[in-house]
Amino acid sequence: MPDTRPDDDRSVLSRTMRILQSFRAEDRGVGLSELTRRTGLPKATVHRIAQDLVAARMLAATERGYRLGRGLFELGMLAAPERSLIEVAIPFMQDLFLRTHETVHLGILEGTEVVYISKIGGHRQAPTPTRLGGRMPLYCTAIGKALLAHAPQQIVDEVLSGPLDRRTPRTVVAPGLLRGQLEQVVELGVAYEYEESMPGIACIAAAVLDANDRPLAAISVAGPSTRFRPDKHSTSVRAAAAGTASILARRRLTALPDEN
Amino acid sequence: MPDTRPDDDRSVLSRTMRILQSFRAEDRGVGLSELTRRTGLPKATVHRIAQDLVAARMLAATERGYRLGRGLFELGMLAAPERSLIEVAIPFMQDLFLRTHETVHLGILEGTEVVYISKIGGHRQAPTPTRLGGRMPLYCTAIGKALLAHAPQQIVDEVLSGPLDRRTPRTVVAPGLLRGQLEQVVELGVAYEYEESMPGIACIAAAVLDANDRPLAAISVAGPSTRFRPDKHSTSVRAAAAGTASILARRRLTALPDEN
DNA sequence: GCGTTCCGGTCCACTCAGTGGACCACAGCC
DNA sequence: GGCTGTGGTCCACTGAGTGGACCGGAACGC
Repeated sequence: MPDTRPDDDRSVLSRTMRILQSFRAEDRGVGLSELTRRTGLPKATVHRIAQDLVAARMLAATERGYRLGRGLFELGMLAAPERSLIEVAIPFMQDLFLRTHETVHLGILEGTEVVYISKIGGHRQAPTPTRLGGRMPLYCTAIGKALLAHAPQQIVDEVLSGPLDRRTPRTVVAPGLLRGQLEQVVELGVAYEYEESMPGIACIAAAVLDANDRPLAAISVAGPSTRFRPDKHSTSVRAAAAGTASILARRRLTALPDEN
Repeated sequence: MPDTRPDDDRSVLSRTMRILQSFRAEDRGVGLSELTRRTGLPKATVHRIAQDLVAARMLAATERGYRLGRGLFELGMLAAPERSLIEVAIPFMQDLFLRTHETVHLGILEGTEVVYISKIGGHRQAPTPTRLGGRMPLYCTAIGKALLAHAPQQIVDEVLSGPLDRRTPRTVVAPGLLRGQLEQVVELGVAYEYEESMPGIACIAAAVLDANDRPLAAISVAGPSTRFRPDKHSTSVRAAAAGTASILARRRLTALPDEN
């Protein structure tokens, strides 16, 4: 559904945002012309704004072109609730890693997707498709289902009525089946994924809830489906999520009203 | 020393940056008036830009006021070299944590300061003054000294000639003494800190170097000076740094020319 | 050699987005 | 009542931002 106001294309700020957001995770350096193409803005405009962004350390100019700058990284790290969430969760994620020696994720709900905000793992990590700061759909990941199961009805409906892409042969694309799974997640306190987002990966997750049972985040353990038995770790994962939640509660951090 | 160009106060972008950078780590929500005071900008201007930033998800409006938004966090996570650095370093930091059960840091050189880009630790962490995305001086931290010892002469001179604040009774504030320590760091491959940045904390760090011996980052282990013996872990810390460096080298990631 | 097509970067007259002083409504407080 | 703080809005003026046109160079094909 389109925004009521067509997002004011003409403001400097929205153009700036358009430039910043045109960067993708995979690119190492984006040239001026490429940025011009991606944003649809006049070349001179892109050039000028890019220069200003470089001066502000939000972009860095390299031989290969522009890339996102360290200033952006530092600012991003200052984003408050995420930071304290990470700091509180890390020791519990450590515990999980010690027990499993598999990849441990921390993710938050953002629209109809998960955003991964922390990830720890050893040298022999399963090749998970996740990146720090990256996104994945809710319906086909353990973290996603854990979050979705505790999310407001409105979001559940939106996800279930939206297109459910069959990412692997095992992806659950039947809304009814998915809804049943979500009920089970609430009942069990954990969510599972068996090769639903990527072949070869199995995963178990539990939600970190605030005092009002709203999901602040979710913690998961993922491993190769060949050797990793998710159900063996339900107690540990639940404990990690509950531990994180209780410390956050003690710090009186409630979920802030959804931004936007 | 003032900038040659007075940083173009009048551009929308620089005002925006001024607003974003006026946020501090400790504040949970900043009101409009407070922002106006911090930035020195007219209230109407701050208000308008803040609204735009909220629309762009760079700020979030709460009852308490504004705080940095999740969009900023996500963009920051996309900042490329830091992200791959973190991903490569994490397993080695894990190893260090398993051996020591103390707080493990990953930091990069930024001007004449360290910026901490990753931090893992258990439940009984030493009360380190570091935050993710936070900064500390180079001259009084183990990570700082490890970075400085391998930094270009120009930066070394700048730090040694600059004011060396005596942060604790043990802070090394004599430039000559510090220069000697830096030589030793290169020789030993590790840098030490004994309560130089904060009483009660001891720390050991090693630099992650690229193919040209430029410091990409440094890894440290910090613990309470009562029980933690930094010198017991020099081999492990060196190994973690060297391991990270060798994987980065294999990925052909060389240090990009300093931005700005 | 020459033409073509890409690139990053610059110029500068026009104009509309951004400005900011003045203003409003409200909530505490004395 | 008056005073002082807050968040938020209004709107006539103007200079910051715009962007089409333009460099100079590099890499191609012929």
